[in-house]
Amino acid sequence: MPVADIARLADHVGQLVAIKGWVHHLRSSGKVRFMVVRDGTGLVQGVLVKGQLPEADFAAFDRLTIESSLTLKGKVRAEARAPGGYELEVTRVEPLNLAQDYPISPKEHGVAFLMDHRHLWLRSPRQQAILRVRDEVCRACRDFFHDRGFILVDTPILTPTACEGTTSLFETDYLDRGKAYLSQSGQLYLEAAAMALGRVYCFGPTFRAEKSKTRRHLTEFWMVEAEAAFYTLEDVMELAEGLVSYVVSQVLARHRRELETLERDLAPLEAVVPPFPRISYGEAIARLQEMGNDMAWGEDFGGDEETVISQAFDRPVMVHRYPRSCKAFYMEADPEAPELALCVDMLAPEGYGEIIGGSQRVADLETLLARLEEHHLPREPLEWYLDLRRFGSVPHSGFGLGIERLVAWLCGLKHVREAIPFPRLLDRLYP
RNA sequence: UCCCCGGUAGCUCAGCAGGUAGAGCGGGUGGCUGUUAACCACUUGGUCGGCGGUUCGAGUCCGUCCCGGGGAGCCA
Repeated sequence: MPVADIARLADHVGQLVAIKGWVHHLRSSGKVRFMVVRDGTGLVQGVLVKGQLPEADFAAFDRLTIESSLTLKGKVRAEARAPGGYELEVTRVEPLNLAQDYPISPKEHGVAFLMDHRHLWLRSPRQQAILRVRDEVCRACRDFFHDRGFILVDTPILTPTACEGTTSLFETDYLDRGKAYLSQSGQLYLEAAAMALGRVYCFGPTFRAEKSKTRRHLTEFWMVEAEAAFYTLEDVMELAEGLVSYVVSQVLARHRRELETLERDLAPLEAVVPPFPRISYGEAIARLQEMGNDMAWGEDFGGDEETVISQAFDRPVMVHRYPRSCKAFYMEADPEAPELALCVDMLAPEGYGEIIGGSQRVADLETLLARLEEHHLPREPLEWYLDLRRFGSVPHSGFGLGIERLVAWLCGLKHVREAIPFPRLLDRLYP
């Protein structure tokens, strides 16, 4: 007897199959009993009619509890009354493990309770749908870069020093050599790899010990970062736009069902096709001031400002050339306006905020040395990084994309904590 | 770190002006031959976050600490 995936039951109509899975739901109506079983690929209802299976198997139903594991055998039948359209006429019930009282019900639960039970919460249809979309997002990112000749280069997680600000570093003891820090970004290493391979990207976890309590922050999150030699800011904006529109198109093409489960409005996603609007920081400020916002030139946008800016467009908007004063040390100055950085942030629509940050990097050694001084960063641990400017320095650019923010936007989630299997937050390290 | 809101049954919550601790769901038992978060009946279930104070009497008022949620700053 073949073991069938529930998602493939249509291929087995009329056949006797085995399904290995977990009890999702139980109902009883006297001599007819129903159980909905899930196997990770989908849900199917099994029907037990007294007399049509061994008495012991029929009786086994009464001992089953929600989330008990079992093998269910029976004949597949198309059935309009069943959710999903197919049904199993059950001939055997073979329990494997009888679950204890399962804490999560289809009824309402609070956030704290669900987060404490994240390991079980993942089993719910909604969380499964999110994880499938996340899988697709990751796959699409890799395919996109691979197809464009970008080489995957894994950057280290344990690092001797900070990439960006020093305030948000997770510190750990590194054997007898003092302190090490969890990576906040693979960028600096990726720049080295770009000087070797030309076009490179990395995909991995990053860690920021920010005391941020918002719907957009995790202390551990996944980032895809790209870096390319000889790329300008304009090149990297085109790349970012291409990546995001490709990922959205792939999710739309392959995961309608999941988006439906999530009750995601598809119209805003279908609008996400190139070209994305590009506006400068200066234009953004002007627009904000026109709308009565009293933000002054030189300040960085807050969440409210990002929302206001992105609401003016029906697709992600790229805001470029921020004042250098509010950006990182490694960003190249705009030769036409040295107070501006050659950088770009991509703001997702619908109030989801920044999903990408990128820039052209400083290529000149003396300029970079001056920047380190300005930012009070120690030179010695970054000598290797300075070497990249000593040995065949070229203009180069890159960006980082936050996977959870992208997934949260695509799935229409209220908080990024649902966009990662086991979120790490300011006050949460369990489970 | 700061500002708001909250913590009562396994879960989601109600509990009025300080006066005997409640509901729905879940769990259990029984019933029902097509259920869809089934339904019906019965039933089980509490250190009211901790500590201290006011009071004849505190879930309720005050103080403090802990935990959680929402937001801010910073960022992806």
